Amino acid sequence: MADKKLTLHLDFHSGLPIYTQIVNQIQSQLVNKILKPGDQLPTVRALAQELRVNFNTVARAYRILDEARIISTQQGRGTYIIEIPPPEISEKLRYESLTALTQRFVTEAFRLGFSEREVSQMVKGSLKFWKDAQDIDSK
Amino acid sequence: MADKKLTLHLDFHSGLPIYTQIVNQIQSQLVNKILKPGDQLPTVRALAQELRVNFNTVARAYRILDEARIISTQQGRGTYIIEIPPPEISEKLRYESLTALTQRFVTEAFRLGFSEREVSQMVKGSLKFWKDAQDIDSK
DNA sequence: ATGACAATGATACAATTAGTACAATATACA
DNA sequence: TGTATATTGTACTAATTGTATCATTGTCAT
Repeated sequence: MADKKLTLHLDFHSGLPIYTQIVNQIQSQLVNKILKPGDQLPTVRALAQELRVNFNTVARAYRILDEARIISTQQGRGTYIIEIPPPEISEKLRYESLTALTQRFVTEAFRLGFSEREVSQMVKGSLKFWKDAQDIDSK
Repeated sequence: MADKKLTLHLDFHSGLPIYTQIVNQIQSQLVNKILKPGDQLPTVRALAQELRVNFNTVARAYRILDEARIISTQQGRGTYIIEIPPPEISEKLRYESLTALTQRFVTEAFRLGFSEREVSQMVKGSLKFWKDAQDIDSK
């Protein structure tokens, strides 16, 4: 996919805030298939320069879109139109995350010399502790 | 053992940093016996080239795995899945450390949105992995 | 006028990835 | 068996990205 240039038209006298106009137009382009899931949006600074506005204004628009789950902003990387991943993919990522986290934990516990039984018991207790805390919290 | 080619699938828009995805998938393959203790991983440069990322990104992933004692990186030689550590380090400590370790783990798992059941299941599986590894080791 | 609030700008910061130079080890070969 | 060279990971730094916080500006009701 050739990277299309995002083209927005701002009206500085419309009374609508700049960030709202940015939000609206990106949403509009998404609905009209001009933007597609996975597309990378310009960096906040690049778009800001092109629109002659402060990059925080663009960042604000991006944040709103991010909170609406329309885009995904990633510090240090960029922002992308959200892809609705096939459930099996996102589930795979989720599973891998937990696998990795757990494996690190168990490895460390064993390295410290604890037995399978001890680890198992401690996890059980810790989970219970957490559940209780949640119960209290939500009552 | 023939050297299998390590195959990783990166999602550049998933929101997870590249280095995290590398870490997770290597650990996942270890738990699922696709990788085994003693296996050599690709060099940072080779894997980087294949994944089309900077080799420092791979090096960062390897460093995290190294610090978790999952792999052993050796300058000038390569990186290897760690052999089951000898249990002499054991005997040293007590429950405080396990408690702290476990609570960090459980807290993080919940923060990532995993359920009590999921965590419990994953720990069970991971413990089994270790037991199997130990059995093989002591045969 | 003025006080409140919303919009925008300025500045400093943090996270991720890339660039460059280097050190440790292995290998080839005289 | 030395020694040059290639290979491998490391350290440090820079560049690019979004984030957080506060200051400034502008508008509008009172």
